[in-house]
Amino acid sequence: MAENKPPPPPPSSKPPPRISLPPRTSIENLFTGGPGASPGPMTLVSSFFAENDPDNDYPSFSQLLAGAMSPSEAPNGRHNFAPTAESGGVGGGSGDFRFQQNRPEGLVVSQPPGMFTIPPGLSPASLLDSPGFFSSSQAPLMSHQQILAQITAQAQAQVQMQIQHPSFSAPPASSRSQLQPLPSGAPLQQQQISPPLPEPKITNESSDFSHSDQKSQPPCLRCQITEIIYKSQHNHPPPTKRAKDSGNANGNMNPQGNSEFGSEGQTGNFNKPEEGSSQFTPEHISGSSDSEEVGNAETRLEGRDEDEPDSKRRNVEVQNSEPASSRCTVTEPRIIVQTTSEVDLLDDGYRWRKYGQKVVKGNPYPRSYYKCTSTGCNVRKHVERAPSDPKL
DNA sequence: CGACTTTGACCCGCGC
DNA sequence: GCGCGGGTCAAAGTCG
Repeated sequence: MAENKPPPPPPSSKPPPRISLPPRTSIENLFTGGPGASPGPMTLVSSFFAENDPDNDYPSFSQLLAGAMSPSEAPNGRHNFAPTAESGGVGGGSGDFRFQQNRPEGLVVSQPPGMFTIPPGLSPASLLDSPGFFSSSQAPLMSHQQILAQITAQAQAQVQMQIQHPSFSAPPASSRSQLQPLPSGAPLQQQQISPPLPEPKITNESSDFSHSDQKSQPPCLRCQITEIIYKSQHNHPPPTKRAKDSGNANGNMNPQGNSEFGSEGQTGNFNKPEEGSSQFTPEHISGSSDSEEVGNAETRLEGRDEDEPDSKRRNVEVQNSEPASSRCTVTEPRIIVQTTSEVDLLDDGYRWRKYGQKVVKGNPYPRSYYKCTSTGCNVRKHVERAPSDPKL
C-alpha cells in the first residue's frame, strides 16, 4: 500500500499524491492520541511537507494548484465533510446511511512521500462536488485534478497553520462547521496509514482540527474505507450525471441542501488555503499536468491497509511517472485518488461504471475498478476496502 | 431497451 | 525467461 511504500521511487516515478481518509475508528485514536492512532491528517500533511522532497522535480503543488484555483476563492464552503455527530454515526436514519455509503467521512491526509491526504472532515466527494471548491461563479467544470488540487491546497493551509501555529488545533467554529459538514452522520474516523510521521503531535492536533466534533461520535465501522483511485482528470461537469444519479445520489446529500456536490452548493469545505502553496510540493503530482493542476492525486481513505503491495502503487507511479513535459501536453492526465469508504463508489458527483473487480494481494477485499461514464472522460478510479475493514 | 454489475480471461509490468 | 500480480476488456446477466 501506499503506506508501505517502499523506498522512494526514482524521480521519474514518483508516487502520486494520495488523499487518505482514515477509518473512523482511527479517528478516535487520533483524538485520543493513542498509540494506534495514526498520524492525523494534518500530521500527514505536515509530514507531507516535511517529507516532500525539496528535490522534488515536480513543481510545487501549490504552484500546480495555483493554476487550478485561486486562493481567494476558497470560500468557506458550506458543506462539511466530516460527519456530524448529529447525523449520528451510523445513522441518522436511512438517509444517513446512504450518505455514509456515498461519502467518506473523513479524509485524512496521509503523506507518505508521494501522497497527500485530505484533512479529516473532507470527503473527496465533497471536495469534488463542493462548489466551494469552485465558486459557483467559477467554473462549473472542475476536473478531478482541480479538485484534488484544492483539497491539497486546503490541507496544506491547515498544515501550515498548525506548523506555524501549533496551538492552532482547531479552526474557528465557523470553519469547523464547514469542514465537518458531512452530514452523513457517519462519523469519520480517520486513520492514516501514512508512514510514520516525524511529528506525531501534529497529528493529534490535526485530528482535533478536523474532527473536533466528530470525536464525540462513535466510530462507525461501516464507513471503513476503501480506496478510490482516480485516474485521469474530470473535466466534465459532474452535475450532468448527477442529474440522474444525483437526484438520488445526492440524495444522500443532506436534505439540508448541502449538497456535496455542489453544483449548486458552495462548499467550502476547508478553509481555503491561503497559504502559499509553495510549501506543498507533492511529488506525485509530477506527472500531472500543470495545466491540469493536479495530475495525479491519490486519495485514500483506507484505514489501514498498509499492506498494500507496491503493485498498486504502480498505477500511481506510472501515472505520475509521466514526464513533466507531459504536464503541458498531457493528453490524459491522470489523477489518482484513493479513498476508502464503505461504499465502493463515493458519490463525487460523477457517474462511474464498474468495469472490473479483482482481489489484490494483501487485501481480503476485492478492488473495484470504475470508469467515468461521461463521454470523453477517461477517468478511472479504483476502490478498495481496507483490509482491516471489518466490513459489515 | 439501456445502463450497470458481475465475472472470467487476457495483457502487461515487475521481481526473481 | 518465468511466474506473480495487477489492470483492463468483453460477454453475460441483472435491474430500472
